[in-house]
Amino acid sequence: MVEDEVRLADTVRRGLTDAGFVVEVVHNGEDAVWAASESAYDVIVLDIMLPKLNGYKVLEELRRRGVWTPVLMLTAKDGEHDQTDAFDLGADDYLTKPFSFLVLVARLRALIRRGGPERPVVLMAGDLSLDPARKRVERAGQEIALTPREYGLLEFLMRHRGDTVTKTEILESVWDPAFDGDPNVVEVYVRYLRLKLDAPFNRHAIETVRGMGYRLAADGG
Amino acid sequence: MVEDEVRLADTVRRGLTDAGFVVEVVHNGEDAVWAASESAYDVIVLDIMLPKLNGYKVLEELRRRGVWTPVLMLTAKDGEHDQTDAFDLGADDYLTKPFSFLVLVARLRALIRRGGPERPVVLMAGDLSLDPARKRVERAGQEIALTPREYGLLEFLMRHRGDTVTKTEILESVWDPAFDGDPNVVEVYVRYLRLKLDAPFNRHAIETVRGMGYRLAADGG
DNA sequence: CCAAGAGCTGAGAAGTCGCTGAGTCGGCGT
DNA sequence: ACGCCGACTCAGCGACTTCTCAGCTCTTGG
Repeated sequence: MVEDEVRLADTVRRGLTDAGFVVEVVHNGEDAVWAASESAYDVIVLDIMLPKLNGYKVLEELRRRGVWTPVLMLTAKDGEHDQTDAFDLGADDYLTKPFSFLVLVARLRALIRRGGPERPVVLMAGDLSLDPARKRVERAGQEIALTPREYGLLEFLMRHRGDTVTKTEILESVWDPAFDGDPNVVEVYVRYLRLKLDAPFNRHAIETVRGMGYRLAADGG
Repeated sequence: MVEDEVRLADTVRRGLTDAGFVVEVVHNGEDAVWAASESAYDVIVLDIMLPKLNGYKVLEELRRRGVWTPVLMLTAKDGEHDQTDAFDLGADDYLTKPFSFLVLVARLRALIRRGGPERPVVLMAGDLSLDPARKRVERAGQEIALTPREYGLLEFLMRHRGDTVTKTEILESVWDPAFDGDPNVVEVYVRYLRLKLDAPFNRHAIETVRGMGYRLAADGG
């Protein structure tokens, strides 16, 4: 459960525990992403208004990382618009504050029973495909073995296919926001990917945009 | 939030905090650019009248650095012209002082909800287009490869399309505010752009305004 | 019609960027 | 303990960018 209002968090936690759930609470978006990535929960209760990273962003980031735990969003607003937004981002259910406690429990049970949502779409770029759930990469129907770093870089590039991404953006997303080493690593890993993905197929999916960064051709090169 | 009037800044901060936002305040343009580049905010409230670097420049600089956090501009003026200016530079919303506090909160919520996926508008001038996010330039549907400097210059001209901009302004914005070399570079780079953008298409998007500077034709020449 | 100033141009020097091959380091399985 | 593999660092080279410079052309005002 992700909820920054301490009193509400506490009430709900006690109630859910009484109802037989094992509950863990974090109070901001960053911790939420971290916790949900590290442990396998049955379901996540996510407030929209959060410090550091709002609920929408948390959800987006989790899905981006391949975390498909069901999510129930909590919000203080009740416009029709907000609801569809939450669903668009991959939320599995939605409750407006103030909410009935019994309704919350019922919805959570339903989510857990239903199990996880469908798999994310496989990312495609021409004859290149990457399946975030299986962590598999194929080109022209042939599987390509990648190391974790190579995979992380390729996933990032494919999620931004068609865009020019800077080395800094890559370092912050694929490496660490606080990465402090030689930025040349990016070039090195681009090379590794090219050797595995492009060279054997006589293609060049990863273009260099000199002085700016790299771009994965939307059509796979 | 970027606001130099201490009393106003304080009032708004308190109000936003009560409304559930986590607020950080800086008082001048330089600090604004630094803070916004370093941290990932949900939304930026930006006053136009600021010490050191005015709101327009801050916005321009942020976009130039690839920071696409939604920005709501505050201004004391209310001419129609100012509003379109703000939008041209990539502001996402706009409020005139004095403003209703509830309106501010509502707009901020809307901006946050709209969130990340929103792309900046593609800049257009006739059949010329520049996409700041993808760092791509096209003319008549054909992609044009530019070096970073050429790209920077073209982006600047397109953000001021229709206006005459002086060489000094160009040097300060595209090069460095403290640039100290031969101002002839501008002419040289204008030439490069003309060779890539105009000559192959028999057009002349970039006009020379003798004794004043340059102007990018709003209709692309 | 001429002179002066503003802008244009081609060439080239200096600097920067990205690519690459080799090599170090640390963790992990055997 | 050993060897392997993945992650990363490093240095040099080749290519491209950036900027300067000097001569040229065009415009304008007298």
